Amino acid sequence: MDILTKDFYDRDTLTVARDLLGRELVRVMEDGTVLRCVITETEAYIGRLDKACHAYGYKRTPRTETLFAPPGTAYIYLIYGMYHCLNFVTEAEGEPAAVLIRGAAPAANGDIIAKNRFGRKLCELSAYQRRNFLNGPGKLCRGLDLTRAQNGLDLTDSGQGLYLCAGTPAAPASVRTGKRIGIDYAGEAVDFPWRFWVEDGDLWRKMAGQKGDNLL
DNA sequence: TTCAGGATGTACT
DNA sequence: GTACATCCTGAAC
Repeated sequence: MDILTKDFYDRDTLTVARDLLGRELVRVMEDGTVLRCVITETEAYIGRLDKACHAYGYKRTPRTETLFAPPGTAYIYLIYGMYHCLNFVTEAEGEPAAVLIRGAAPAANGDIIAKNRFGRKLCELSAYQRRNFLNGPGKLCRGLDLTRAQNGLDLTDSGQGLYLCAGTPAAPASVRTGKRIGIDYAGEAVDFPWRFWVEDGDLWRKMAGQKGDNLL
């Protein structure tokens, strides 16, 4: 297929973070169900110089070990005791850097994703639940059934349950840039404009046809 | 519509 | 013991 290869991830992290917008994230659950969604929001973390990165200053701990892995590896960790965050490792092996996936829109098997999120089908969700479907890193992992069990997976191997397809890259003009979320502790790095996203409306229209209420 | 507070467990000091 | 790349609920407006 058009699965993204190692070369895609083996680049400058900011470039990868931007280039991930509009790409298709594919998750194969334990039972074989294939979930697909389109990435709408990302953040870059670069250990070399970024106090917000878990591996700032090349700090190696059991948790951060995955960040030093080859590009195209999944880095998934537990946050606040009950949520998970999905990252893609970038740059050369030994350079601790990654892109956090903060948001996405469903593209296939939305009913299953909705069930993972709310225990109900897509058509049974409230407007509020639809509006806040996969617009956060914890929500995304919940919807795609991702936990630390998937930490370290090789994204370039379609057999490991998690990979990316080329999809339709976001037009540069539609990409927004801003400060990252939830890193107030990170000193000067707080102001780095390393968050990238595409407007909900654009994305939703592209995904679902005209309405936005007819997801799949 | 916005906002404060609580849930919850692991990693690291 | 403290902090944490979050999310949900319920109350106030």
